[in-house]
Amino acid sequence: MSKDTLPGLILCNNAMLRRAARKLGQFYDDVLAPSGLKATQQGLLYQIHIGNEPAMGAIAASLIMDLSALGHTLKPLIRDGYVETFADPDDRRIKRVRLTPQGLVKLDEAMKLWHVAQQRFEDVVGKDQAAKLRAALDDIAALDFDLPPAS
Amino acid sequence: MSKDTLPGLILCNNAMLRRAARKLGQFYDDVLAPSGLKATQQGLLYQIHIGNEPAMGAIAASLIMDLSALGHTLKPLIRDGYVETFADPDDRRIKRVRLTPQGLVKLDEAMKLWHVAQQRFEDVVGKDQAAKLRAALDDIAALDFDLPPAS
DNA sequence: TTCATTTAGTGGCATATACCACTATTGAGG
DNA sequence: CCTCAATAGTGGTATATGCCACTAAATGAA
Repeated sequence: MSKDTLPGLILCNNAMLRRAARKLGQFYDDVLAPSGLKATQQGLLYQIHIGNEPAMGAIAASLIMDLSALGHTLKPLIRDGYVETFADPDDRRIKRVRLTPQGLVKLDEAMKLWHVAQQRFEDVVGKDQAAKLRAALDDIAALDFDLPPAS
Repeated sequence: MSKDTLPGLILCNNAMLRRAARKLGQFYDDVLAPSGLKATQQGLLYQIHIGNEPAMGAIAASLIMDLSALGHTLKPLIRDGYVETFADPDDRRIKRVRLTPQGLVKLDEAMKLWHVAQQRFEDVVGKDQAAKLRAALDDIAALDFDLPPAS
């Protein structure tokens, strides 16, 4: 097969996923821009909000995100006063996270914009299609790629 | 609705997409690790390879990536000697990109690992399912979210 | 109790990715 | 030819995200 006829990235599951994520991220970010939050930040604030003062490890696990990555991502939100952390009194290794009052206000503001983006997306792709897509993505997130132990 | 019963991120198309992308990215990165390339880099090298000494803008457009982001992403690959750039003689604004011989060797090495990851993914989710997913992701990448002009 | 092990986070470093302001080059009018 | 608008990239800055080495705290075994 000559180089000119090699298939494109269309065959790579990972590349396609990242490409779609860039596209959709740009859209959600655009809509959320008036709030000053990125879509990732809005999602993180929401995840903290629905948790019961979740531990960092728990948040990271929910989001399938590296714990240290979560720590980094949290920093601007703490700096801006939207989030605060405190040690769990029963296990001081554990650091719990909660929204500040300003964080809650900001999340409310961002959620209104989120609804706009979400609605627009579903108008364009269809509500059913969107639900199917999310289910497929949730399945991927739940996959176990480990090879079964040879034992 | 009380905070405890609020739905999770499962409803957000963008959050689910990012989450799945993190998961799959970690998997492909793991498999590609022996090559020293990240999956994003392997994908970028491949995109350059199948292009005809593509211009940066053309690559960015294919990948739905910001042009400046592409410039940044290219730097480590240039530094490591896998990629080189040159001005288009007919339009000196345009910078074209090509693989070096070492880049081609490295891409070959990475593609072997990529096949392993790709195959493993398709073994787990099913070949059909994977193709459907890629098609859905390609559709998303092609969407136009602009509101139709009021005219 | 004491020590090795496991668990939870931190900090440093590197890549991924975006937006903005700026520069260089081209092209279209006048 | 000259100016002005559009096009293509660059560099700076900021967030997103991962890995690794390290620290602190809890836990289990001797």
